Amino acid sequence: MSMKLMVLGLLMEQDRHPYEMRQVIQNRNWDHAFKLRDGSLYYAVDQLRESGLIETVEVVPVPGENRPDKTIYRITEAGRERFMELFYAQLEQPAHPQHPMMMAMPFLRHGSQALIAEIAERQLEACRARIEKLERTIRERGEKMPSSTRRMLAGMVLYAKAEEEWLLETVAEAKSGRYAEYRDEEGQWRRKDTNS
Amino acid sequence: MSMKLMVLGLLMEQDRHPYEMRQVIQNRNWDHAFKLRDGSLYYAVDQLRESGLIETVEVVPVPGENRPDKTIYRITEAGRERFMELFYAQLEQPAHPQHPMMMAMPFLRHGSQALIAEIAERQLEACRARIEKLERTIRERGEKMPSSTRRMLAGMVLYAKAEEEWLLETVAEAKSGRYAEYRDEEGQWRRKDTNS
DNA sequence: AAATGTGTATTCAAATTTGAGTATCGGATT
DNA sequence: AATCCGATACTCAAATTTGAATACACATTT
Repeated sequence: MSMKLMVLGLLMEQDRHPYEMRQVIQNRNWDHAFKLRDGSLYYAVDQLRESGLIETVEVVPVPGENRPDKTIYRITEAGRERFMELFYAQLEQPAHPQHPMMMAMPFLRHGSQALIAEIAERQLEACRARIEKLERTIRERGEKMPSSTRRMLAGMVLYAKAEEEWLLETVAEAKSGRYAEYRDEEGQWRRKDTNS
Repeated sequence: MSMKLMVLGLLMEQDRHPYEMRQVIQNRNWDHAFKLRDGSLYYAVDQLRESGLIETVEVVPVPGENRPDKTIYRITEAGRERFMELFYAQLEQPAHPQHPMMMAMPFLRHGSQALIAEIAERQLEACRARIEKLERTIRERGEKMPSSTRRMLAGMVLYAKAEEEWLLETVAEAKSGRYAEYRDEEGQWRRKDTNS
C-alpha cells in the first residue's frame, strides 16, 4: 500500500521502469525507512496499471535472447489524484516505528547471555555503519536534495543515534548477565547466576 | 513470523487462549514495537497447532448461545525448540525500525503546507501521549518486570523521544513553508512562496 | 580458461497481513 | 426501558509481502 505511494511519487517526477525505481530508492537512501522488496514493487506497479493510475509508455528491448524487456511507465491524471490521497493517508500513519528485533527482547531470559551479547554487538556495528552511510549521504549530496528529503534523512540519523545509545546499554547489560532471571515463589524476578 | 515467536514466548510462561495473549501483549505495552492484529495472531496460533508446536489443552465454553468458546493452548517440546530458533533469528533482525509515516516525507513538496503542519502536530501529540504512557508503565510496574522487558520499554521511550524532537522540528519547518519547493532550470531546489 | 560474483529485469507460488464482519454480554447513558 | 458502547472471542476473504527462481551480460578472481 505504501509501496503504491512510492511508485506514484517517483512517477510524479518522471517516467521510469520498475527496476529504475528500485535504484532510485536505494540511491537516495529512502530504503532505510521501509522494506524494499522486488516482489512488492512489481506487485504495486501491476496493480496501479490495472487500475489505470499508471500506463505503459514504452517497452525497451534489452540485449540477450531470453531476457525480459524494460517496461517504462507514466503516471496518469487519475494517478496524480490518487497520489494525493495516498500521500495524506500515509502522513497520518503512525510516526512511530516497528522494531523487528525489539519483539525478541521480552524473551531474553530464555537465551544464552553470551550469544545475546554477541548479537547485540553485531547490531551495534550495523547501526554505526548505517549512521555513517546516512551522514555521508547528507554531507555529500544534502545540498542538492529538496528540504523534505533532507528532513527525512535527518530523522533517520536521529533515530539511528537513539538506537546506538540503546544498543550500547543493551550490550553492557547482556554481558553482565542481567537478563538471566527467573521468577521466585513470590513472583519476584531474581538473577540466576550470582557468580559474577 | 515474528507473531509466532510472540505466541510461543507467551506460552513458555503459561497456557493461554489467543484472546488472552492479545490482552497480555497490550497490558505490557509490547504492542508499541509491532502491529498487533487479531488476524495475524489467530493465524499464527493455527499454524503452530498444525505444525504440532502447540496443542489444545482445554475448550472452555463461554456463556451465551452462538458464542465461540475459549480454546486454551500449551506449548509442546518441539515448540520450545522452535521458540529458541525463532528467538535468535528475531534478535538478528534489523534493530532499525520501519517508519510508515516516513515514506511520505520525500513527497512533502506536492502537498498543502498548512495541512502537512497540522498532521505533523497531531503526530506530535500522539507521540507525547505514547511517551507518557510508556513512562507511566515503567514508573508504576517497572519494578515487577524482568530486566529485559524494562530494557525494551526503555528503548521505546528513547526512540519516542527522538521522534518527538524530530516532529517538533518538522512542524516548525512545515509552518515556515520550507517544503514547498520546485526544481529550477539548473536542477536546484527553490522555495515556491517567498512571501513569508 | 574456468569459476565466481554482481548487476539487470522480472515472475511466481506460498506465506502472511489486513480489514471487516459476527454475535453476545454487561454496564452506563439518555 | 431502550439504546449505545466497549469488551469478549473469534472467522474469513481479499490484499499484500516474502523469498526464491530465471536468465543473461559483464567483470573479477583463481
